[in-house]
Amino acid sequence: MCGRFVVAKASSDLAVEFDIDRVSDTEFTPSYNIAPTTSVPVIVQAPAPAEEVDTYGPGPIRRLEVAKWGLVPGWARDASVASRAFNARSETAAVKPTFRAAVKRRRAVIPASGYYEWQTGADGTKQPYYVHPAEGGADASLCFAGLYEWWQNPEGEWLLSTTILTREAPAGRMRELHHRIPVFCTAADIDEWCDPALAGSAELVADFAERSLALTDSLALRAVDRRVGNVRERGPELIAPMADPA
DNA sequence: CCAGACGTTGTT
DNA sequence: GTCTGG
DNA sequence: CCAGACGTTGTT
DNA sequence: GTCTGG
Repeated sequence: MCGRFVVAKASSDLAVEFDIDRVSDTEFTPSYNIAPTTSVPVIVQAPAPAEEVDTYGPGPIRRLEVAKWGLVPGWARDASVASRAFNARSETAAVKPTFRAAVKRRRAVIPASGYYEWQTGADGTKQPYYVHPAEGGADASLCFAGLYEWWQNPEGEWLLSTTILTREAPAGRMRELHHRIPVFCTAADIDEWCDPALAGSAELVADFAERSLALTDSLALRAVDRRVGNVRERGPELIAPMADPA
């Protein structure tokens, strides 16, 4: 699954990597320990305002926004549902009340340097692992396929929120680590996944979940220090390979 | 009809 | 055990 | 996701 | 908002 992840780049670097047309005023600053309900960068595509078609062309423009990690559907009474909607099952998202409207019209991509999984040992201790693109990918980010929503609080303020899709892990290393994994897409797939003119369906989600498997093969993982469990730790040392016990 | 839920994970 | 905060 | 709290009263 | 349970 995906319940904690790393974005080592700031908004400006993500804007370059992902060919963003517009960056939100709210900056994202790098974090090596992003937890549910906190702020994450999210890539969305929306039609350009009519007066800006000359600048951007007739297609959708690509924006980098900062969102609360945990989807808050438009009809929610309060934003607390976010804490239980930071992942959406790709198998069912198209029909679940919380996610289906977003599947149709508000699909997004969350860029990430990597993410964490924990394995609980027989003695109950939790060993964290860092999952990331295998060497050779240089500086490239992963793309999590996700959804987003706008929600207005009683005071009329708008909140942007997002969730990451998951699927069953394929047999192999990743499944030994955990039975659920995020749905990934390639940078080249962002236009299609986030196309606001394309009505999302269960079939579209299933197609991307299937295509995601090709990317899973190119992941590497390593054990890291247990300090990552504490959300107040946010530095790059969290992804350092664990020192060998002498 | 109204009231209440709407979710994922893991674990047993 | 279960909820909240990050 | 994990870590940490989980309570009341009164006093400063 | 929309579905389910009563």
